[in-house]
Amino acid sequence: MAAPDPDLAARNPLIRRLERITKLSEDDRNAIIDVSRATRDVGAHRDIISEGDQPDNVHLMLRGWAARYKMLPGGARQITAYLIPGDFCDLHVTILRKMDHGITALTPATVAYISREHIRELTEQRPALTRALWWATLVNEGVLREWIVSIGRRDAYERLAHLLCELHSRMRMIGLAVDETFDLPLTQEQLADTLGLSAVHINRTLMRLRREGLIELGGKTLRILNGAVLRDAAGFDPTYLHEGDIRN
Amino acid sequence: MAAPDPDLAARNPLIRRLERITKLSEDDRNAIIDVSRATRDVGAHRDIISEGDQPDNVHLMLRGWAARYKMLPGGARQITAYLIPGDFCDLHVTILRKMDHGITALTPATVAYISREHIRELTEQRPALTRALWWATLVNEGVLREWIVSIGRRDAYERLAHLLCELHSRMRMIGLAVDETFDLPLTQEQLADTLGLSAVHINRTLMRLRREGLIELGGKTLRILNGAVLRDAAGFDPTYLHEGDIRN
DNA sequence: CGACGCATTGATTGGATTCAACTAAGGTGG
DNA sequence: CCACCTTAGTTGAATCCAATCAATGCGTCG
Repeated sequence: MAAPDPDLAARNPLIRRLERITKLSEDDRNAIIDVSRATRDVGAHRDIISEGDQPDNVHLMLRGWAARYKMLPGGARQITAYLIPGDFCDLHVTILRKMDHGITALTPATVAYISREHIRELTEQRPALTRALWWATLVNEGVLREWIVSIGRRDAYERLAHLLCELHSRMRMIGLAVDETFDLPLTQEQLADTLGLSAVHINRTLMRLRREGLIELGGKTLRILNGAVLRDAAGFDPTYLHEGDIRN
Repeated sequence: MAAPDPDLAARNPLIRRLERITKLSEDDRNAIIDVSRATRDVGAHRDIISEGDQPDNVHLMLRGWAARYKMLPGGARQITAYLIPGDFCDLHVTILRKMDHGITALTPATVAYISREHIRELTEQRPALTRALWWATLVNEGVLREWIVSIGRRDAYERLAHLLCELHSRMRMIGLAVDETFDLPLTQEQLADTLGLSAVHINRTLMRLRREGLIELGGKTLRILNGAVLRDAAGFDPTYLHEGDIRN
């Protein structure tokens, strides 16, 4: 735990993600590692942060899956984002006081917690890093827009196919998808609350994708059998993920 | 056009908006006015920026309405944001190369265009202003999330009511809503492409809101007759707009 | 092993779409 | 200045995609 460990950098999902799109200095990498030191484990189905909280720390996903969600008066739930390793849960609490939604762990997860002051230091002293974090924020915005397009104008089949394509791309970006296979620890109910559908209909649509030989899903693992057809069915154009698309 | 004109500041929608949530120095205000000097008029139904563009300038809405939209292969359209005076159209082009969506003027509009370099200068030299702009970005993200919730889990009636509440709040924030009345220059087709519905169904739902005495809409002007009931029907909780909710 | 969460499948219902016709309003050119 | 044409709004009827209700299978965990 003393000398700078190159493995530590390779294992950090945020570093992995940012280095795909920009060059980080040794110092930047170390700053990220430093900041990822204080961690907290969260069990599945537990909130990482709840709506209304006014947290003093920003949380960075290191392991596991989480979801941003909002509850409606009638009891309905809408998931508005999936958080995977390398994603910040709540960068906005550095500026906005109150959480206007909750974040819950979908699997056992590990998060780093970073004080607001620490984040502020970072953004003031490391312009390259700040720029990279800003890139990540903007990509997130693009994902939100694409979800609106999906829920608003694609039917159930296209929606589901599109989401699977997106998650595959994102998992690849952090090195968590080998070939066409990756961990997908979501229940059909969670998928339903993401795509604005019922769990029953997710089931039927999933069955159809299987029947057509496009995917294989079981034991929380997804394998894409025919990516070309899947992307085509979804109308998936990965431009909005801006992989490697940063301006310097 | 020589001496610093206090009216110029009062008339700038971005200044009006930011001063609701934070204090700007005289210098900050002047910087915004400076930057709003080079303007361009855009006719209704014309693109301000198109998908795939790699613009060198960032655009700031000064007058009129615009919409962020995405087209689908089948010809369907989804609007992902409304831009009103004080909103930036494309802050992301400072970091991301390519526009992954288009922006079109819904009414005759005036936009200021600001070079990327200029924006970068601004963000490097004016921390308070940068913070305020960041606040605006984060609020936008909150709006996107709320739209996902609407389209995903609210029915047509709630959706429409919610959108009207939101637009009312936003118009109030820039001083463009007096009491319960404001300009709403949207066609029913545009509302449909926003809420993921058909124009016909928007019409029926609008009729119902009228019949129930909640709104009065005609001649591109909306008047909210019964805000309490409308908000209740929508499940509208304005927290996500973070009015005045900045941390210092 | 009983209980509970998750997945699967059938039957029925319903909110929203589509198609279609018609009206009202606005803009343009002869 | 009005005939014409286009765009936006309104309304009815038929249809459909997805929701709801309901029942069953299956695995796993306390």
